[in-house]
Amino acid sequence: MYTLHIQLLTLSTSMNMTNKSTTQIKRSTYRHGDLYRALLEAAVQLARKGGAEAVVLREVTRQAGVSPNAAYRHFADRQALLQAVSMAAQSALAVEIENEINRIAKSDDLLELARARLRAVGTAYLRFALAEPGLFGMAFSVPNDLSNAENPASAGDSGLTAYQLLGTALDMLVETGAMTPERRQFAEIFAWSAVHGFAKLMLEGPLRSLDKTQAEAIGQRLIDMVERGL
Amino acid sequence: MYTLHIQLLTLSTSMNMTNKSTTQIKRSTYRHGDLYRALLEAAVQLARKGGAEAVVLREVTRQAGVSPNAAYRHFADRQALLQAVSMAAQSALAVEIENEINRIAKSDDLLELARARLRAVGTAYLRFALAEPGLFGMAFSVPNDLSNAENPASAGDSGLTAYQLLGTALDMLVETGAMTPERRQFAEIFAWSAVHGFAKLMLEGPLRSLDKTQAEAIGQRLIDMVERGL
DNA sequence: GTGTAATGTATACATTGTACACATTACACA
DNA sequence: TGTGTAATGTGTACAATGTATACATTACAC
Repeated sequence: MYTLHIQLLTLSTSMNMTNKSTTQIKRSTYRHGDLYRALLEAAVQLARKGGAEAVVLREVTRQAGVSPNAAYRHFADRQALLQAVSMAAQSALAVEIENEINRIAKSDDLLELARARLRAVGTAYLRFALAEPGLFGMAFSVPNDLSNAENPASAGDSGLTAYQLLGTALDMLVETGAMTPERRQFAEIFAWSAVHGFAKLMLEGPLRSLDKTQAEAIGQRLIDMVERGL
Repeated sequence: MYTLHIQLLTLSTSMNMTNKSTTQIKRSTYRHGDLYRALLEAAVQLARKGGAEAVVLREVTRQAGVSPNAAYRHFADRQALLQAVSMAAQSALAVEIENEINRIAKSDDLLELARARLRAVGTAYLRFALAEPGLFGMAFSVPNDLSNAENPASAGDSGLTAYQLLGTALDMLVETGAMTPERRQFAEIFAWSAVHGFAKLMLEGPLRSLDKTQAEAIGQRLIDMVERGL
């Protein structure tokens, strides 16, 4: 089981500017050598540009310079490929959140730190959604339940998944007394729902005409609401 | 421009129990008579069972007993058909919300009424999502911005859309002094995001394994959070 | 050195959205 | 009342897609 993490995202979007011609690499050997990875990388790039529907098996194999059916040696079917992309997307999101958390200014005020941490998770979540709409759309849509949200394969560099990073922020709020233990239950779901819904409404919903700066401002106010209401 | 409203939903899911054989109605006349409606109804039924991806043009025309290309006399392309289904879905959702609002017990306490109204919108939204996942998934996914959220064609029996019904609830909160005018701005988006996100996470996300009763309980607590945080 | 499992290819099929040319008919206007 | 025209439905065709099945090539274990 490979994990790709963020390098997929820092990869330049496309080597060739011609949007049509697919990067088809000829090879001399019969074996490809690293086809699983090649397929997954191609799939991720397609997903970045056009979301799940852009991940078409034949195009992926084309880009890997391989016959269509070769994919079936590495993925049971298209769904399985999408699932792999989904995990890569979750992983990339987790890294984004970690980065945001690491940007928090040092402080002795634990309460302040806890609050900042919660905001960091939400802010990074929304930023990722806006920056990588294609990947974001696949992160939590493919068949994929909560057990996966604790799967190290979908985690970031710290080994924690986005869901777990959110959980630790909430735990800190409880520790500092800012949140009662009763309120802690299901708190992940409440916070997550808010930012997730906003992201979805913006990316594929009626809020799609919001421009980026507006979106960020409203996003912050949304997080305000969550902070007050949790 | 036809509008279908709720009767589509009260229609029994399927006349024939055989899941395979599509209901193909033979007709003697060359003209169908009401093909637009027939296509839209078939599309809605397919959407109910399998969401947008289940709305395949050829199957829709099959069920209407007509050749595939006949659809192009009434819809520019598949997207246009999906758009029509989306509006029907929005309309059905609006009706669901209206019904919930009408169930609110009479009271002289305006604040209580306002709060109940907001909760009714959220509760009905979530109930609709759970009861009609296929339609719900299409309501706010197809290309479709906020201007549509005020389009009478996607409204309920009262002539108001779901978005507008939410707006009136928020207005009442301001009138009763429970919400400051500053907080009123974008409040639709905040409340909407929360329930929408929860619904999405449940229907096609990692929360899909939640059972219905659990989902309802958590949904109510989510609405609690919104109420506090708005 | 050889056989076997892993990996890639060739061919084929059903299905889909949709373009284009043609057939049928309702209805407006003479 | 007849007729022409626009609206509506059909037939045929094409490029794509996911994937099944049979076959080809090669790495590697013994």
